[in-house]
Amino acid sequence: MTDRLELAPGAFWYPAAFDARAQADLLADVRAVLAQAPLFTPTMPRTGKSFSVRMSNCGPLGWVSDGSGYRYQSFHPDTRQPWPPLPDRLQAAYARFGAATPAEACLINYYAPDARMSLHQDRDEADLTAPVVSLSLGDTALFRLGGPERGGATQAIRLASGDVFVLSGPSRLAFHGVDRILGGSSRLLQEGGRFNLTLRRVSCTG
DNA sequence: CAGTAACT
DNA sequence: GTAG
Repeated sequence: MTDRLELAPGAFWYPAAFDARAQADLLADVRAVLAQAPLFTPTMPRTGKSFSVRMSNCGPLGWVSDGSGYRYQSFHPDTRQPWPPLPDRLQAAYARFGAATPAEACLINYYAPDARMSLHQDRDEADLTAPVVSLSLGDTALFRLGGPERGGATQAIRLASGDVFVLSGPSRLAFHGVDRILGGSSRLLQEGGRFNLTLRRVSCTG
């Protein structure tokens, strides 16, 4: 196992968990998913404002946001097609970094160099006991980790390509976000920017 | 409030 | 400019 840093109880950072070859393999999986399920632009439930991050999903369920709210659903909001299957190596990564039950969703977030994600909790899953495992590919992100309450102390972490971050146990509902992307910090993506893959259990019956 | 911007 |  690679280095593991526990930044808060249940919040684990694994710097350089995936080497360059493994990152290229993961990226190939992402490209294949996106060929079937293109990136879409989510919007905020109340205001209709667009996210700066674009998204897609693979697995039986995918996270979406639109005028109706945040939810998991089985199909792409634009194409109405089912999400592509969750690739084996992503499922393996979910198990390797602590999950006891299979992932049902892999949310693919694409951050262009000017994209951000404000501080939030991942709380749309029925099963809040299973970890959320996140993989970074491409440009380094300035990630911000808070605690279980909005307004609590936060810390900034640089998540580089190949790093893994896990929110589990007492940190499963920790607030987190992306302050900014360091444009040009990686050459993994020819188009620049960053992919973040978050593997999740959604339903309780596993 | 998974948004953005303003303001210190 | 960055932190919050």
